[in-house]
Amino acid sequence: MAAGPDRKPTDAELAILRVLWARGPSTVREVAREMGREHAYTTILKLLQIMTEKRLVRRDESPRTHVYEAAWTEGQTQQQIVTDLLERVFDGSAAKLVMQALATRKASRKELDEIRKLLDQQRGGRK
Amino acid sequence: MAAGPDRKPTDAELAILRVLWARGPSTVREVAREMGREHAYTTILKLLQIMTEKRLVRRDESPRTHVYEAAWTEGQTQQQIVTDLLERVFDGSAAKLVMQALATRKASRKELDEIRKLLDQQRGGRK
DNA sequence: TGACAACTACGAAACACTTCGTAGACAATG
DNA sequence: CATTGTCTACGAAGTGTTTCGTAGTTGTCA
Repeated sequence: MAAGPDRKPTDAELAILRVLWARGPSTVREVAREMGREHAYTTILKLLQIMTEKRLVRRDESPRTHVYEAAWTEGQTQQQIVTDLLERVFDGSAAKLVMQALATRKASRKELDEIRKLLDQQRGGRK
Repeated sequence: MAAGPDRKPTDAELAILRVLWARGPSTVREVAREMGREHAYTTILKLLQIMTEKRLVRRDESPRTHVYEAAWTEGQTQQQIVTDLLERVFDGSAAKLVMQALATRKASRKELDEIRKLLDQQRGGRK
């Protein structure tokens, strides 16, 4: 079984992960460019180094330019975050979280149908 | 319109808020007792003082023993956290968050029905 | 009143997070 | 070959979080 990351990602780390998920394996420069000019190059580099230690990303140590890749998929990370959030904020009740989410942002018709379908599946498994 | 809290609560702050939501207005001692013996009395006190500055709690400064009260309801706080989470992790898509939540923990039959009802309401407002 | 108990305030330490400058290695270019 | 550019590594500062000891105040009670 695969062990999880050492810690959950911080806000700055999450911003970087979003770039890696969108772009796939990337160099520091590519990530930096994607994130605009709000951060110095070395800031991104340092964060990626720390994220490597935390096992949030893997890096291909090519001789000159390293290539970084998210160690966990976006879905896995969302899962970890939701699991943590359920415990810390929603008493472990997925229903409460779902209802807050739906109350916060309206979903599109198509999304609502998707959710409904998922609901039906769960209902099926439950008498 | 009421302004939000200065920052979103940290993990330790959230643990305290959970006690305040469950117990209602409480003294430091009551909160400390509720949280077991994992924290020194003064740790809780200090956190509550900081939370007062951040406007996460209000305190009744009775002459001898202060009484603290959550400044925001559990629902309001959950709302703030979910809003933040949607932006940071789910591309603003409530549907993605909902589906991760449902995939994480099975909800009870009754909860599923509640969710379904909410879904119907949203569908009503959306042709 | 003197000792004790309970309370707040404060300061400081330990740690995590975020930022970026500087240094050193190395390749490319004129 | 010297200069310039790009890369990694490292250190350190500034801020926020979490922890708790110590000091000082006040109320209680024998």
